Amino acid sequence: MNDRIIDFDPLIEGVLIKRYKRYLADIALESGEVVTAHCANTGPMKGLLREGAKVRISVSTSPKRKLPFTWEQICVLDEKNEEVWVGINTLFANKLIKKVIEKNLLDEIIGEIETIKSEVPYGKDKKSRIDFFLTPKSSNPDKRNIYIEVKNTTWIRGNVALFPDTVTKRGQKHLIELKELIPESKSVLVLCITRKDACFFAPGDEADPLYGNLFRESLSAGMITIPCSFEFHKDHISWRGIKPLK
DNA sequence: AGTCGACTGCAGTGAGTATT
DNA sequence: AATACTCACTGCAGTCGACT
Repeated sequence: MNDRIIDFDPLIEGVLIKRYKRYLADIALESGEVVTAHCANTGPMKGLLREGAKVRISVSTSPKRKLPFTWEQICVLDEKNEEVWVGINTLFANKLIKKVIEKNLLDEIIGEIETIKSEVPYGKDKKSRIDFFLTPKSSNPDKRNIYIEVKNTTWIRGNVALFPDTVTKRGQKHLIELKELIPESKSVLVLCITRKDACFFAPGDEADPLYGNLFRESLSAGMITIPCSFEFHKDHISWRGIKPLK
């Protein structure tokens, strides 16, 4: 299984000098030029950040942006000391999962889909936004709507991908809200594992024990969890399938 | 009526600061 | 000491007015 999900212009390679202010990173390009890139991942990026690591960045032509460069991937070594490229752009995860849904790769679990809407208000006072709101095909015997929350997962221990990698109040809130949607709707947590070396997924109890407890509560209440694994390349991303829970 | 661009507000996270 | 707020920046959805 090695389907191409998304193709893009080849990314620019460089070396990480430093990450600072959570959303900025200085990167040395092969030409020697040092640029500041936007880091669309404000988490701690546990196990990824290493000065001198190879990184890949994209270039935007949008005149609105202060920083044309966006940090997309970082290279780390796996258990066998082999290079693994990890996607760190959390905004990209949603695009990726949308493609996966559109390609019907989750149909076996969530059923056939009629419509997809992004960023739909839901929960208490409609103050939260769900990443995807899906309606089932009329031929589907299960008429329930489907709420999907996407989490970008980059932390790994051995071959087990873990989320979260830090205490996340918002993540906890999302789990509670997903649980409250059951049984009127189907609620689905999709883990977007942006590295190829993960064989399993488990909640990151060590980083956020409360999240781990809420995760198991939501799971036993009927929440569906779909850990999706991807392999990141310089000019495309390929599908590595759905991984089991551990 | 439909399309387009400009604009607004929200989400994401944690360090630092202000307030209780 | 604990809690609440602000800030940093981008991308997206939604709204509104101007225009075809």
